[in-house]
Amino acid sequence: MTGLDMLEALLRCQTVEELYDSTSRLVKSLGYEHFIYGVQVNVSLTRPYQFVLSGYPKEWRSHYVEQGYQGIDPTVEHCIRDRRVIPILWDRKTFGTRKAAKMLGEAKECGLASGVSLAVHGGRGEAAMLSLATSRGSRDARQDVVAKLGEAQLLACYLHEAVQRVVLSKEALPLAKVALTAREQECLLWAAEGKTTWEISNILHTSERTVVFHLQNASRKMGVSNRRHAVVRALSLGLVRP
Amino acid sequence: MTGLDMLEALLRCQTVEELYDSTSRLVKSLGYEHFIYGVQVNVSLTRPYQFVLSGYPKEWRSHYVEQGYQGIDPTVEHCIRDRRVIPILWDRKTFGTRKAAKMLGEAKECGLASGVSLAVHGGRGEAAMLSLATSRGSRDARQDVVAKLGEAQLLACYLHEAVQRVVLSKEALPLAKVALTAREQECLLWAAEGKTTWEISNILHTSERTVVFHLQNASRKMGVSNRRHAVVRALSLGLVRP
DNA sequence: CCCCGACCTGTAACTTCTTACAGCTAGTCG
DNA sequence: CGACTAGCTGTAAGAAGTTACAGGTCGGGG
Repeated sequence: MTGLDMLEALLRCQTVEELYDSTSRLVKSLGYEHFIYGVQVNVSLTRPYQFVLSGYPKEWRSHYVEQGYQGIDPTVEHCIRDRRVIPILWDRKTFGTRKAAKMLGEAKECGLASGVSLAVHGGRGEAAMLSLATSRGSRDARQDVVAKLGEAQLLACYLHEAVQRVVLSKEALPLAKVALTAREQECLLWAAEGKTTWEISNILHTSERTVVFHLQNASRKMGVSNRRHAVVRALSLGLVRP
Repeated sequence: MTGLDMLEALLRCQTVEELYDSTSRLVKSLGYEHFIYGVQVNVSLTRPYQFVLSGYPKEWRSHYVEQGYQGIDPTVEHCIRDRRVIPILWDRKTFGTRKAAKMLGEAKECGLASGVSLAVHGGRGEAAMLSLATSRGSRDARQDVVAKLGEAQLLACYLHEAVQRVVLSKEALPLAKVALTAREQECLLWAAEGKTTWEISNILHTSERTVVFHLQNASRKMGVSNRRHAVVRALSLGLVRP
């Protein structure tokens, strides 16, 4: 059974290896053989941080990367680029284009006959997906996939939370620890709305110099060099809240 | 049963009324009596757009608002403010503070004895939550809640997708229709990284004047008055992608 | 052909932001 | 008390962004 206990065990993992083991167990208990979880965080927009936890056959992983399939994979398109929130089943409709159909055929040969991809989005703009697959290709397998879609989605949510704790909070979002004062947050919030120094000083009933001071401090804390970068980073790190 | 068909019917809804009816049916089929879905989108950071689809007893809704419970509700804290992605069960641990416990007691009197809140986050920074509740307060009820957690989470995802289509795309994100040219997006992306006009012009192998031109056009299209606001809005609307 | 729209460029005046130097108050802690 | 910190304010020079005016190429469609 896939009880809540097993899911909560995920949250207690400390290392990537533990995460892998716990996830593998959960995936198997759902009747799948293979899984892959990937997440992308835009700490820097031009060079996003990515993390992958792969329980896929190595041959398929390497083939996938070699062929540049991440560019045409409809499940990646759905979950990451389009940022949809509902699951996407692996069927002929999903893999509708010629290239995608070819990819699905090759996946079958590596033991990924039927499966599903689940999207999870975090509050700091992380886009994540969990794909589950089995070598069983019959209609029964598809019915199984549908029947366990809910549990699979729940697994995706818990896994995302767990990865966030173990990996993202350390590697991708170290700056999230930066503590901004209330005043700094207020200034950033209004600056993000496009207000000028003079306007913010009126809104907060203070001097222009003070607004500049706070925005400077916030920029320094976050390691950025100007106001524009500061507001983007503060928002992406979730350091200010409306 | 809560088949995939019923969930997909959600996506075909055209009006808020249809959404309400479809959701009610799904909620009942999961064994719950009451539901409420709320979503918040930060088109403007200082005045976020909110939408609520309530299947809660009116007396509880009005009491909740009167008492300002949205400020202390631990489920709102969990799903919206902390932006967690895993469900939160309504139990004593969750409602640990004195105020929260009082709130839970009053909810019971209105027929909301046990329940769960599920978080969904969208790709444009929407924070949403779906709460499901029943008047059954026994241990059996709690076991039921846990057993159907997956299906409930799935419902939350589909409902969010449906609401996005019916409501958000029209009311909260009308500007998402704005089409930015490739060049405008590139300029915005680098501007969001804190690059100056001169730096962007080097990166894109063009003149400073052209960078200014593109950023001006982008600002005009999005109805904002400066570069900083343009960057924030483009990101929050998902108009630029890494 | 000419018109139109998308994209690109230059100059110049003006506004806003950034930074360095200097100093204030209020509260905490040894 | 005195040292220290957080928060706040002023001045001024230089860097960066904004706006208005003026003009260029290129391709598609009437």
